[in-house]
Amino acid sequence: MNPLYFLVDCNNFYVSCERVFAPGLRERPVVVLSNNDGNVVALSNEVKEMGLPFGAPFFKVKELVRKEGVAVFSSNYTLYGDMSRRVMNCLEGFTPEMEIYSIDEAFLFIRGAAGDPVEYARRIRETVKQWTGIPVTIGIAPTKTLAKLASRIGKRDRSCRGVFDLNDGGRADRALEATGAGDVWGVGRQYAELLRRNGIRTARQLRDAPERWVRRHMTIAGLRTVWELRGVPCIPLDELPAPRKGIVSSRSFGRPVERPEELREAVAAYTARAAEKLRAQKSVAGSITVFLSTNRFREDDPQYSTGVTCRLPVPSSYTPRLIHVAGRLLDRIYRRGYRYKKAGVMLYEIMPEGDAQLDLFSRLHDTDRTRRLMQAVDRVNRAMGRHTLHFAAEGIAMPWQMRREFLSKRFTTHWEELPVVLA
DNA sequence: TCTGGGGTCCTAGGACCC
DNA sequence: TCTGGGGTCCTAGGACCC
Repeated sequence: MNPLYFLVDCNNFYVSCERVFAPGLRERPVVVLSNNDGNVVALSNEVKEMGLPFGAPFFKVKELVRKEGVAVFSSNYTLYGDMSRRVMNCLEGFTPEMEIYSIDEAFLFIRGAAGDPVEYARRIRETVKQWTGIPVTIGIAPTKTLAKLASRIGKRDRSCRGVFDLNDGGRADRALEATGAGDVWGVGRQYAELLRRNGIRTARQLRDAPERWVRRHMTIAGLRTVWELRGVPCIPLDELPAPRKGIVSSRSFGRPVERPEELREAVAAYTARAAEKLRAQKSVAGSITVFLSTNRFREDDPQYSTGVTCRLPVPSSYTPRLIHVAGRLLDRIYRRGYRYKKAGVMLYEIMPEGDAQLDLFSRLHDTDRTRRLMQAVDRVNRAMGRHTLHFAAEGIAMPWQMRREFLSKRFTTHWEELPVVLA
């Protein structure tokens, strides 16, 4: 048997996470909203069948959702993150070679000797379901692009019972024929339109497109996609994620914010969060950007959207230092008289802790002291919950925080919120 | 009243170097 | 009339992903 890629994709992941702890919702329509209860970002099959589109603004579909008796949840990333970790742990038992591709997807590289791949995939699927409660679909193919396609088809095709094998020439031809070029991994809206204008409508036509044309109009990345569709692996398994080159922390506010003190608190809170992510990968940042914007959907309001960057004299991950700099940047861009909707912080020029160039006046003793202080803060927050220790600059009341009107409990990570079973 | 939050990679062109 | 042949780095813009 040739080596194969399995793409394991959790079905309607956020919805499935909610259903694990609300069994009464298994047969009922369910949606999960984005941050700030903004858009619909996860739909159960029942809701998809109603024709509700992915990404619809919640306020526009609220009435329909109420009439149809759809259960609604705010995003609960604490829960989804932990459920994802459980699924991935389970998958790791099946192969040493695995890439966690997103919160709800993983590529498994299977080198044969596993007998019938379809049987093996079924066993994986049943194990994940039994151990975590999450249903998954598995696509099997000789390349990652084809495996993505296989799982996509598997989700629609009920008869395959959650495992779709594309590792078969005749079957692959038919599947590619029935798939739009724009549904191929790596082909987005712009390229789909370009392809359509050039008479390429199906994945099969893309597979058979002239290489020179693809190379010229879709760059080397497009050419890789074409080869992958032909069954030639070009996109390797990426087992250990590279450290981030940029870290962004931003949020829309739960309501418009005008007062500079509130903006200052929000920016401090986002900075603290970004710095925490930075330290988690043992890095420091050499530059920081603060940005602000008003609500672009309110066309009658005066609009203002801007950002400003500064380079730090010495790269740092020390939260108080970063909050201080972020505050100064905010002073430079803040303008009175606008209703702000969103703010954020970006950290760039990221490098490993030990690589940072100190200046003439830095003392190693100081950087060592601040690093140990931050480590202690991070340890406490990991053990006792995020925000157990935080900085006064972040404020206490946080009136600008996002809306999460339909939030479920953090069933798997907080003692006070464990599910209770009555027997 | 209400519209998310993260990331990556590729290319072209210009400045500059020897 | 004839004006080399490599490089690197940076930035902006455009594409993509979940």
